[in-house]
Amino acid sequence: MKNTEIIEILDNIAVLLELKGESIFKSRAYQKAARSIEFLSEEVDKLVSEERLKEIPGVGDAIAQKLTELVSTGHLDYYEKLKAEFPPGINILMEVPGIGPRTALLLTKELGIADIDSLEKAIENGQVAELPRMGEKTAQNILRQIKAYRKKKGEQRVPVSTALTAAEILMEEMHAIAGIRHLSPAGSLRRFRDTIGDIDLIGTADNPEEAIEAFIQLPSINELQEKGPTKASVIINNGLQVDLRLLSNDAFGSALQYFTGSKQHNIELRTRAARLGLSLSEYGITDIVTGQLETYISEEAFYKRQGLEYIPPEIREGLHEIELAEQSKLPHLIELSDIKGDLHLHSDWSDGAAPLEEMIAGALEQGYEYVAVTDHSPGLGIAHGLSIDRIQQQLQLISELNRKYSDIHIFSGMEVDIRANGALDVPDEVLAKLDIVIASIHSGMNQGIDQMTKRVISAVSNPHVDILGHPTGRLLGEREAVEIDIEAVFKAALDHQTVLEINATPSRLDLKDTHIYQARQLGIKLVINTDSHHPEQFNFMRYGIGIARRGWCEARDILNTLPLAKFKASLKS
DNA sequence: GCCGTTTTCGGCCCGACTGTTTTCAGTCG
Repeated sequence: MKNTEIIEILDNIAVLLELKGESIFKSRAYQKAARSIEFLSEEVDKLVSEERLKEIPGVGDAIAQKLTELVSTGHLDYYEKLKAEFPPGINILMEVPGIGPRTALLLTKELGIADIDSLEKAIENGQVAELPRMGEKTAQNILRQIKAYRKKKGEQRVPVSTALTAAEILMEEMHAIAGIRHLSPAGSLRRFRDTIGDIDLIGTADNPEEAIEAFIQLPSINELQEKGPTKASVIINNGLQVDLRLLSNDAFGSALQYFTGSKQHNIELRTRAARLGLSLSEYGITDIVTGQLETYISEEAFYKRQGLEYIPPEIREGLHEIELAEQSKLPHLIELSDIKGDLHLHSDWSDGAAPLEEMIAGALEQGYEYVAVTDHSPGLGIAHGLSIDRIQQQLQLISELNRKYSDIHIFSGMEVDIRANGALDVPDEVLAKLDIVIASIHSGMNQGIDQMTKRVISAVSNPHVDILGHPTGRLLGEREAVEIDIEAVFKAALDHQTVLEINATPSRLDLKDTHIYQARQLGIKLVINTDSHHPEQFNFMRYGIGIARRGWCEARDILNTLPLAKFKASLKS
């Protein structure tokens, strides 16, 4: 059984336990186990057979037993029985914002509601408002949330790049508000998750209440959801929800930390702080004995007070970052300035939007030492893939450009298509003439897992292939990743010294964070490429860096941080 | 259900906002 299926079942159990009214901590235990498995670099199947399940943080006797049953029989009695206690679909109700387990259960018990359509009807005929602790206003709020939920369904989360751009525009507008001092994205946006549900902004102001009033008047803001003296929730023009929280100036460090999360990270941080006699909140750190509150303007000082190294936002996921921070053993995460070159670009020789020389100029502007030209192979007719003849011509042009530009080395290359049968689109003797070969899948994405895995491994095993491009083929919000045995691909990459790409194109971010984490643990070499089709797109590198940091990458894990000579030496051929 | 500088039981992060209540439950992050 795949880890993703196991994660889904554990998460479902957590929801059902909440519905059942079981201890919230029991539910949380299942969630924690699910999150741990998400970051696991091994299959749960394997851990079961080796009796190593309890090495997973958050897995104790009870969950280990359930995982064993699940993996060996494909079935979990406990889960099936739990599911049978509720009308199927009741968890759908909880997807509506404002409906939690108590309300969902109330609706089901009192009115027999287990789907959104019946809920809507029950609100309209007044039944919901009559329930205990409900009222007309609550009922109407739920109705409003249902409408928003339907409108947004399917496109609820946006790529991190979309959210980041929107947040930057909004923050620019906010600089005009008097008295706002610090301002930063927080939440999943600051942690750089690949997709974002809503934007959290955290700031400080001389007079938060006045600043909130000014904020809700800004041109970007379309609809007010709720507001109080220190916070406001709004919908901005592109449909995204923004939650703003403003505090007094001296609390910025603690507030930024608090609202950056993740939830799991904060729970672990607070539990640990309590053992030290400290209580954490957005306002600072309170000594439990004296009741004295200390405030922190910087996050660094906030962590330091707890005896911890500064933990970068991207790895605050409750994995084992706090333990490592305690021992000053956190990785030194890669930064944008570490990147020395970009190895995946397209010019107007294939489907790029700019002449080759303009792309080179763009790379120079980034300050890169080297760049690889990787137009498409012939099979990709739709992208004007290069014929063998044109490959020869381009090779000549590249050697001319190398003579012309002394500040940057231009590698010849190609993004060669992996055909449905696993063969490459260009003969080996031609590939042998190129410095860098990226192999990627662009068609036949719906093959079964076995065929797809074989196909990709066959490309990865080719001695001329240096890099596997956008390995899983996902497009955020548009197309799921192909079905592939990623661990088998990892093994092949390791065996054949093939590099895996972290594609930084905002809609791709492929490999994703957890895969990057696993690949890195296995010692697989990675590169971060923008796949630029225009000189401006070299700026996509920041997204690749963000996702690589979420995968705990240091500069040494990423080959294109190497200076030119060392990078050359690291290539296969 | 997990876990241990409170170690095999008794804890488990903390606060804002809303709407319903006369002091708080539910939800969210």
